[in-house]
Amino acid sequence: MLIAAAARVMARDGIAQTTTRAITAEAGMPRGSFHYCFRSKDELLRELATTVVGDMVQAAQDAQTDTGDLPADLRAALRAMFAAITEHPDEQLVLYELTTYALRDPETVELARWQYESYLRQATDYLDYVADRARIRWTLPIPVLARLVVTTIDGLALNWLPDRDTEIACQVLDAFAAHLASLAEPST
Amino acid sequence: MLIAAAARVMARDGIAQTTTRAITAEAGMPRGSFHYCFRSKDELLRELATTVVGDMVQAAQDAQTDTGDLPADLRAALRAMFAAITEHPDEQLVLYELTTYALRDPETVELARWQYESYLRQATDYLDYVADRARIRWTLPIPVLARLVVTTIDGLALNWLPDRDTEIACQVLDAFAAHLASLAEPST
DNA sequence: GTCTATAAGGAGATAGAC
DNA sequence: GTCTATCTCCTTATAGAC
Repeated sequence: MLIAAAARVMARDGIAQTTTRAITAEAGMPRGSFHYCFRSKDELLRELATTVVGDMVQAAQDAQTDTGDLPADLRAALRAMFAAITEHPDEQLVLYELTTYALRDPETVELARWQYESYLRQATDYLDYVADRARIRWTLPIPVLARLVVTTIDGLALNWLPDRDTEIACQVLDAFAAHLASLAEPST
Repeated sequence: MLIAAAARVMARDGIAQTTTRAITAEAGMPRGSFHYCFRSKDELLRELATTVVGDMVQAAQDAQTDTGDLPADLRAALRAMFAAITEHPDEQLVLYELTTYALRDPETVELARWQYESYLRQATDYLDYVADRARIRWTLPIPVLARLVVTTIDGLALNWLPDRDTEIACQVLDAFAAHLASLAEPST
C-alpha cells in the first residue's frame, strides 16, 4: 500500500525527503505506478494526513482510564496520552510537518483545520466522558477546556522533541492535571 | 542582506519554496553571489534561525507589563505575547518550520534545542522578574513553570494558526493566567 | 571580486511499449 | 492494466569570463 509506505518514509526521513521515488521504492513498486493510484503527490499527502491523524486520535482515545478518583484519573489519562506520543516521536513529528505544510497552501489549509478539529473533538469527548463518570461539571466552557487540553498536550510534545526531557514534561503534565481537576465541581 | 531576504521569502512562501534562487531574486542579487556569502544553503538557514528566534524572544520581552496587580499583569503579559505572535502569523509559522526542519537532521537538531532553550530562558527571566516585582514566590519549581508557560503560548499559537479563532484563544489564555496566579504565594 | 553560464543531479509527471 | 523509459522543470553548486 502506497499510503503505508509513504507513512514509513515520512516518519523515517521527514516530509522533504518523501518523494514519489522514495515512496514507490519503499513499497517495492515501479515509479510509474504512483500516478496510476494517485493523480498527484499532494493527493496522496492529503489521504495520508487523514490516516495518521485518525491513528493519533484513536491512540489518545485508548489512553483513557477511569477509576473514579478524578484528579488521579486526569493525571493518568494525560500521562498516557503523552506517553503515546513520546513512544513514537517520529510519527508525532510527521503530524507537525503535515500541519505546517498544509498551512502554507491555501488549497490544503482546510486539512490543517480538520486536523486540529479532530484533536478538539477527541478532547471534548474525553471531558464529557469524565464529567459524566465522575459526576462533576466543568466550571469553564467545554470548548475552552478542550482547547486548553489540546494546546497543552500538543505544545508539550513539541517542546519535548528537541531535548527529550521526559522528567520535566511529566511535572508540567501533573501541574496541568491538578489545574484541570480544580476546574471541576460536583454536579447537582 | 541575504538573511533578511531569506526571512522575507520564508515568511511569504514557506521553507519548501525558500530556494537559493528565490532568496537571491528577493535580494536583487545574481545567483552566483549566494555561494560567495554562504558555503551552502544550510549554513544560511542556521544563521537565519538564530536571527528570527532572537527577534521573537525580543518581542516577547517587550510585551512585559508591570502595574503591581499580579493576576492582571500576568493576563496582560500573556495576552501581549500572544498578540505579538498572532499579528505576524507567517513569521510564527516560519519558527515551526525551522524547528521541524532542524529536528530531521542530526547535524542541526542542536539548533532546535537552542531555539527552545531560548524560549525557556525568556520565560524564566519573566517569572523571576514578576516574582521580584510582585513580592511573591512560586509554589512550583521555576523550570517547571517556565516550560508550562512556553508550552502554553507555543501550543496555543500552533492551534490558532489553522482556524485563527482569537476569541477562544484569549479565553484559554485568561484561564491559564488565572492558574499561574494561583501558583504564587506572598514571599516572607 | 562580481556575475554569467552551465554543470550535475533529482523532482513530478507522462507517453507509449508490452 | 502494468511498467519502462523519458521528458521537462527546477534544485544546489561551481567554473571561468570579465
